[in-house]
Amino acid sequence: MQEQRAVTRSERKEATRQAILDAALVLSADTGLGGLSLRSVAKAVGIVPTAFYRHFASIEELGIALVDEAFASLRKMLRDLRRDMDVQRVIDDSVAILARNVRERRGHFMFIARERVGGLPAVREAIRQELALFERELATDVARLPEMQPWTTEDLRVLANLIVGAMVETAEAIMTAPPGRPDIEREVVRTAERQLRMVVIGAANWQSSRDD
Amino acid sequence: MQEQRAVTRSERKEATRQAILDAALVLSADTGLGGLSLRSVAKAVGIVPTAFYRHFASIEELGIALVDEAFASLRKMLRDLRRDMDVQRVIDDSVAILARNVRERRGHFMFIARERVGGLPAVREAIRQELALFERELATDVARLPEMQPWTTEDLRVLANLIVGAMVETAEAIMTAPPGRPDIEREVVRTAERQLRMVVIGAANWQSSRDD
DNA sequence: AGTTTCGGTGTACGGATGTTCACTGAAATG
DNA sequence: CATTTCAGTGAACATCCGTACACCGAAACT
Repeated sequence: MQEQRAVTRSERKEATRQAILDAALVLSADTGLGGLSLRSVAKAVGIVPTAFYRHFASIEELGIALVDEAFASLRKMLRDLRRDMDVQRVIDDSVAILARNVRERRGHFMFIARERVGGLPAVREAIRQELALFERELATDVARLPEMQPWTTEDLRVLANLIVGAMVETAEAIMTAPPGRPDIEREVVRTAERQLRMVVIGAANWQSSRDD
Repeated sequence: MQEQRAVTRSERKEATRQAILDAALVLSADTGLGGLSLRSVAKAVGIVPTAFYRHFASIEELGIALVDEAFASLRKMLRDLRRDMDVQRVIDDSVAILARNVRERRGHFMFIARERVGGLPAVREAIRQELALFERELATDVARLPEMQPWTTEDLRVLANLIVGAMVETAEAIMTAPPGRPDIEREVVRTAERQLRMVVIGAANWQSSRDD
């Protein structure tokens, strides 16, 4: 019965590396990355503590790997967002896409939100850089919309910063709600939609009032 | 020379209690409250570890006391903000007051921002409740402005939530900048002012567009 | 003046943690 | 087939942690 499965050594290594990342994501939800012990991760994965060092030199290095992994999925989200850049429906769609992604990758979002402000210094810095990059990408995407042509790059930067901030806050709000309560989440989503609408309308009017 | 100074026992107790709170605020900046050890606090204060229990039953209880202390100063800020509720200058003044308070009570703001998302569950919950209360107070204050009369209470809540969120984010941004750089802080303040202006103008227009 | 209260002391303990080191055995290499 | 590579093992260690316990001495109380 035993099909010949060619499990190479590097495949095995990658598998336990991923298992470490997954376990760390779950365990750090309770304690934060800083309060996460190398031994508890090893126990959860099913390896001996010292084997951890075959994959990461420290918990901090593990954290940076988790930042990379989390922002890889965030970038997928930005691709979805970029696809339907319709000015009429962009707000509702964006919030919906954000909500869906938070729901599906709750662990990653919780990790980023938590370590962004409270994490180990190196991890915190890595997140800030990724978030700043994310913000710049969003700004250039928005700049392509025809009605944004008169905007200065500085104003676009401010707007992108505001939108990313609102995203982070909305993600935090969704995360705060218990996982199995779609009604609460829907309320958060509705609030976020209204707020983003306030922001966009305000930006447009403030902009036009500056033109004259 | 030795003036008769009547240091009562309760005064002494209160003094070391305050010393514990101060030390905890400083030390938790590195590790977070969760990573703060009872022993390190005791050492910083100059008492023996077990003496800690004369004041707090646990680090968690210490954390909740710190939340109370931090929001006491936050409430003072709201009182300042309430004093000059002038519609023309409210945004610039609010941001200025926020910036000044963040500068003067940096430790408290850092503590709140950090533990709000990453802290021990009980501390996190205490912060959420205080922040929600703060938001409601702000909503009723804003509701008193004459031009806000047509607004529904629900819309006021959404607006207050947005403003508090922006405040938290701005405080985080100021904190992220190194303490001795007034130029960076001024840039953050300018960005925050523009963003709040976007929000308020947007809110007004969206509101009026709903009236008709 | 005698007694109680109570913040702070000092010792001691069991348990968890990060890291070291020498090792094993199977996959990879040649 | 002989050799090398390397993810994972297991014991040992020094260190830090929270907490229990008996104790002290001066302020507070009666």
